[in-house]
Amino acid sequence: MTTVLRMTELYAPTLKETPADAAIPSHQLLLRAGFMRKSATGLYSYLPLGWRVIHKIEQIAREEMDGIGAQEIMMPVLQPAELWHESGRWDDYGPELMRLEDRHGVGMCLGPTHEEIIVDLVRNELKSYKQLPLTLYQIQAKFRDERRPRFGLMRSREFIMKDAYSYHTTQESLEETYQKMYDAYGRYCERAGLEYRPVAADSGQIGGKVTVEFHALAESGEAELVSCTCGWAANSEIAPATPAPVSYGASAFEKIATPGVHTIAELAAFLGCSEAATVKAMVGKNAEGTPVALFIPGDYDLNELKAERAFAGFELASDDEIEKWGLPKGSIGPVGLPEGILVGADESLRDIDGWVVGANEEGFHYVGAAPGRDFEVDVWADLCAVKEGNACPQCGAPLSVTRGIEVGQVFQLGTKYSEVLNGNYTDEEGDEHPYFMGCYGIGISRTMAAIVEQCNDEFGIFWPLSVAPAHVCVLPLTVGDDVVQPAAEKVAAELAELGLEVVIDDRDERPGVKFAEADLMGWPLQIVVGKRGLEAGEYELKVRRTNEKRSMSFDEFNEWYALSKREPNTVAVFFEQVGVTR
RNA sequence: CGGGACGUGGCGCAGUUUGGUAGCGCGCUUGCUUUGGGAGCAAGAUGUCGCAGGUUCAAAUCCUGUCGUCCCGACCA
Repeated sequence: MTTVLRMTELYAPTLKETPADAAIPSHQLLLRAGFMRKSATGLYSYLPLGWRVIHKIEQIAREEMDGIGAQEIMMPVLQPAELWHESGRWDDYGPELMRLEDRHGVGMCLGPTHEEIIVDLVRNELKSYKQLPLTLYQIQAKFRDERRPRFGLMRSREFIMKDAYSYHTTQESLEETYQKMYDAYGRYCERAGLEYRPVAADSGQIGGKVTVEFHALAESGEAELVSCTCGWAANSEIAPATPAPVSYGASAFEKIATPGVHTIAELAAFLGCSEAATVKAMVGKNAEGTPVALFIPGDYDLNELKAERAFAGFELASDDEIEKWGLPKGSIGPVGLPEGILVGADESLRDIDGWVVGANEEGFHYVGAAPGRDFEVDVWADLCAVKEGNACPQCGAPLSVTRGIEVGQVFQLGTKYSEVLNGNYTDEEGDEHPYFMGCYGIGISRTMAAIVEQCNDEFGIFWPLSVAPAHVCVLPLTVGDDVVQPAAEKVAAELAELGLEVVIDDRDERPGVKFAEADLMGWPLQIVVGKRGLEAGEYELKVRRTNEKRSMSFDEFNEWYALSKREPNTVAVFFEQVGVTR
């Protein structure tokens, strides 16, 4: 039997006013409702209510992992630098890795992820094909020294993550587990009450090729997603763009004076053509520091991740660098570029024989410049950022753009880590091979924020039943009397007896305060017990998600209570009946 | 790391331009009244104005430095 939480005892200090340094709903409401407090930038303490929610979310993740045969372990947060040197990531990971030394001067770091530790954990004992496949996971705090922590739990320096790692003898076995994980992640999102979408993604720091991100759909999401009605969806970072540039006509090749023109908009206006008929220049440098000039249709933006794929280590140049290379910003073009500059151009421009481009001379542009005739392109590639309405790569229909919060990601790592870290097993023939690995992460604390982003209104939070800090809040409108409070206590006790998590607002507060705070904290169901209702022989129920109210007569309640004592499933049926369906 | 802004009781803010010894709302404590959507009246408590230097008869206010915080960008699971 669950005990009844009492508001008189609960440490959940609320804020009437929105904290000045919180910008998005989840951050504001988790602070206001007393679920957490900030300790420093990107570092938060969870208060009792927030911690209850975290536990619920963790438990969903745990059940889904256990359900597909993964085994829970716990690895250290503090890790030896030695292992990171071995994998090469001590240098590769960059300043995001929280580094420190112990008293003997031995290098350590706070784990941002656990590939190194877990390979080390198993490499001496996971030696036979007979022991594979194997999946291990943990739920634990991770540390990343984010360049710019922001939005509360959305991007913090310490956060709670579920991370799982799988080991296999073959790619097929890896794919099988990967698929199970994929399915489990979908169930996780659903059970957490999220509206979500799996999308194709870039593998970034972690490495590997096949990867999918699970995003909770939300306006405040940091990621841009593109999707199609056919089911195809991707993070816009990797989505192919399909610009439709317009030719100016190669026969018009001519250098013309364009005084005062510096931007694409000005250029198009000056010439009286569409921006799609102009070509935008973006200048950067590759890993060796060689200048790279990129050309894309004027009505599109550069996708830097794509540029990095075409030119390893690409990054945009500073104004100083551009000047140093002798390029006039605002008038850069491929015709007559200084020696030694690499030229990249967007695929879509390949068949365009009349480009409108800068003349590399302040105040002059070329029109009708033709690739192959007037200039050469070293690399043709997809370089543009995808736009709403671009063609779906799968079916050709127009793509739509939404925003998302990344709550999870699944990777097929292959043998990347097992090779460098010497994680080998022996096969039936007695030969050694590195194992195939997969890794799978869920942001537990970020999930809590994502839920609030989706489940809030002008009054506060409305938690999905599955993760709410308690299922129902009983609100006696007066306390200390011998009618209302005893009646409320009885209802609360009976509900708790049925296995519900119940909180009772037994504070000597005015009704308005109790209503406002119950709404703010987001209990899925409120049961109001007041003199008025008692006289009419009924309780009042309010479903927080919809803010719909209805009354329930004592008879109705007693009947349901009696039924529920015999048949536990009645609790679920009850919630469905009163309208708490998720 | 670049750009911008901000640090004044627990929270939200005014006061800084033009230096004169700190104020408002909420919250907190006590009393009375009130009691179905963040109550009213009264009385109280709480601040080395982020910190350190400097200028000055005098600094929340001006100057320098420093630390912290937020937003945009770059970057990142």
